[in-house]
Amino acid sequence: MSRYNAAEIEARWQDAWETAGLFRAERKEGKPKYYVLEMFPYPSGKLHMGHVRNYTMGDVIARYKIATGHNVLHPMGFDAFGMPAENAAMAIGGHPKTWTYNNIDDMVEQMKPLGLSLDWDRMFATCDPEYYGQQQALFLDFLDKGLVYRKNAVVNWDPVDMTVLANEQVEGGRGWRSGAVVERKELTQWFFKISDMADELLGALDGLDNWPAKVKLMQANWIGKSRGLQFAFERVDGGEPITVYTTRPDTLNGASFVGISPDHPIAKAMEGDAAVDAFLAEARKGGTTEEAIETAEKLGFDTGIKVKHPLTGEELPVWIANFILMDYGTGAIFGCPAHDQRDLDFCRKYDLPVIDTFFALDDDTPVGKVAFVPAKSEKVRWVSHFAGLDVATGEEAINATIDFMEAKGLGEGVTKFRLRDWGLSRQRYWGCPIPVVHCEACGVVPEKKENLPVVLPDDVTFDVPGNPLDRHPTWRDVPCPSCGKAAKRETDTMDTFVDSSWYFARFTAPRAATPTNAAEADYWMNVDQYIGGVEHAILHLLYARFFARAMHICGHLPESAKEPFDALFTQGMVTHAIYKTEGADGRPVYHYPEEVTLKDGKAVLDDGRAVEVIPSAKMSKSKNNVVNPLHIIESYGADTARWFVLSDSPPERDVEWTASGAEAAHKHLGRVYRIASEIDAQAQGSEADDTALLREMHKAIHDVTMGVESFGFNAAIAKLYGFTTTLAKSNAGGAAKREAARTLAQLMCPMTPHLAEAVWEKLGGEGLCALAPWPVADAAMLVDDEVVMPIQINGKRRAEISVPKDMDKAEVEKIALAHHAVQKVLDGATPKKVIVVPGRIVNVVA
RNA sequence: GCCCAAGUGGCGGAAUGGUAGACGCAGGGGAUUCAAAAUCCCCCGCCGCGAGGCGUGCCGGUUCGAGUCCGGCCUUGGGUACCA
Repeated sequence: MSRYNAAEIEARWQDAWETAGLFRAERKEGKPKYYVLEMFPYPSGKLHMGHVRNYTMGDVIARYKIATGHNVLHPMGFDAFGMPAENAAMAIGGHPKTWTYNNIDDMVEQMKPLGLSLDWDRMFATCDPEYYGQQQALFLDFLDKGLVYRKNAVVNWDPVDMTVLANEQVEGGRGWRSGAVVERKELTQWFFKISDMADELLGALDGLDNWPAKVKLMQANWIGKSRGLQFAFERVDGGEPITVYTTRPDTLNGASFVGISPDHPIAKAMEGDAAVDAFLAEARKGGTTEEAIETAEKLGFDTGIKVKHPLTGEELPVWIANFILMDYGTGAIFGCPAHDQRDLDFCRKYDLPVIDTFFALDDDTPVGKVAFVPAKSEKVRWVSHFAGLDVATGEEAINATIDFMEAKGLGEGVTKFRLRDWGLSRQRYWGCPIPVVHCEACGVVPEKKENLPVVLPDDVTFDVPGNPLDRHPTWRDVPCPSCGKAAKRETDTMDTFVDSSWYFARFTAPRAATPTNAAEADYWMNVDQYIGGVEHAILHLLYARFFARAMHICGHLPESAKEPFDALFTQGMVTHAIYKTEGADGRPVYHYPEEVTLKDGKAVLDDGRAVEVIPSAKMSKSKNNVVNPLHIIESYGADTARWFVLSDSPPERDVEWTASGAEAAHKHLGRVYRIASEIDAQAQGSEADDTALLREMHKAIHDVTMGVESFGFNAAIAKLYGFTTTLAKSNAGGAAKREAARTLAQLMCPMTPHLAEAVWEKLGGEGLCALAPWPVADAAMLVDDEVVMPIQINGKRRAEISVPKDMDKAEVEKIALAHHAVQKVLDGATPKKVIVVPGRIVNVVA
């Protein structure tokens, strides 16, 4: 008897696939193509369980599609620009480029043993000049089509280090290195005009039938289409009227102040006045995140300016308020405290009036500390509505108000979107250089395409804060591409989201001399199945959808690829506890799980120091709470790791990584190997036993196929456990058992491809298991002749009966009512109602 | 704050509105063995001696029937536009 030796089997079959060139993708006519893609990794250097889970899922799909006769493209690359490389350079010295490419090499080494069906020939990293040079070409094309422009926008500014900080580098409103209170500062930056496509991006969500509803909902809310009223308040002092936008114009009678953003032109015009400057400085403290702004203490400053209410003529004060965003609407609002909690808090704080404009139908208590904000679809009673409404829903009132204001020529109904343009400028080194030159004479001049790629210089240091490109004269100072006079290169680089917004298209022709190749893109696009973490539900996926449209406009993708991902699956995250201690400088130090041991329920380091355990959270490189899957592969083999990550949890759910279970997975694979090895081909079995086994085989084919197609991998694996047990216990003959075991190998092949090949070969399967046509379930074999039907009495299960599967309802009802448990409860009475669901259940209502 | 999810035994989880707990882990018992490893078999939600009762985060609703649908909460997680 031979034993299951994973290391030997896996090396052998990986060689066999490599030799056969099984996963090299080429355009082929006559076979349907299938493009499966997992979100490519950031090269942190350590493969973690989340990666294994993600790529194994993609691999199951890819291998299943190969077995069902598809020409499959399954590529892999690296999202290689970004902050961690610069952080590493600052922390441990060295160069981001060296660090990144070393990590890529390490990760490829860690991925290859998994036996993934990847076309490694197509691999690239976004920090390859060949890739980002094409990205620069795309940028120039977008510029040409008016899809990119410059404007001012705020960034997190560290006033001590004098650098821009990423949101992640702001901790509790302070810079992570300097500890200084962060300020919001305006800079001129590049933007993609994604807002022009807001309506289209929203509308097209409807067509994405194979996307999770929750992702579409999140994107729809993010784009945030709303219809509201735009109108102007006349200033009492005769100055420029203040235009406001509101989605609740029906509450106009409840207005008690006009609020403007600290970045509003009126606020800016008041700069210079000491009190105003002091307030603006205060209002600009803190980070730029929506969360920071929304949860910050509400601050206001009375400008002294008065405006006239357009309907009542009443005078309202104009306040600068820190919670009003210049980016949304017009940067000015009217405050209606009775029906908006934020406005109410503000008015209570600054002692402004609160005016109820409507009440609940059955309650007319004036607003106190809690604003009355009913759903727009709810009917309310109006105190006095200028359009003459009494009882009406918010929606009706909004429409009536817009009509009323339009008729009077006081304002107009306007549709606005929450979605803002995508700021792509980053004041950092390790990113794709923005290919433009700033010339005093010519202004902003695009770099010539023949000069691309604009390559990052290698001779940079990270010993002082700030962007090294800013202080690199030989790279920065260049002649103007237009007039030839001395000029300066743009030293900002692109957001790394740009890199990941078109890599899927580049995979179709990764070495092309243009961003894409039309024939290849036509053939391979779209991505048939995209798989990745749900944390990318909004930004990455929205940006990629925008990019596909923009690339189509510039002729780089066909019309049909405007929605680049036909089907999307968002897997849950792999979470793990975070282990934290404090460094000598008081900053937190995060430890890898393998550095920590649990002793008497307490976590300690090797040197005995106690570690603070923070509850499970997304595995993250900045928190070091990642688990190295390599030791599972080393001790049990890749198939065990693959089987294990698929078996334990539904793929869309978060999974907390634990060590137990890998052992069990390995045992099971050994069992399959042994069962297959021990089948006696000559053994005779009864026809009944053969049929029983083959019936179970067809049920397994059916259930596993359904499971694979619907991402129910854990359920498919549970079925395979059951089928393995059935096979082990079966008294069927050798021929039937060999057929069943070969089918088992095929069904397991997407998940445990190496073991499947070994078993397949042992049982005389023809060629490679990976290429064997996927088995098809025989519908006739799926139904049993007898079914067990539970009997409920008043919805509670009391008994069960076994009846032929197609017995008619009346007959079933008769047998059920005759059952002694039913007789006992009925006690001679007639039941009120009997419900028979054929093949399912009987419910007697007594 | 706002948007989106999730919550079922000791644990991971299963369940087209139709027998709640499939399958696996852990645990308990047994077989095999000189012994062990490996393997195989049985038990395993809670309360109760039992009959039986109670059970899918909490409260309410729809239904012959709710883990599943609806309303309201609670908790946890993700996103919140410069982490990727």
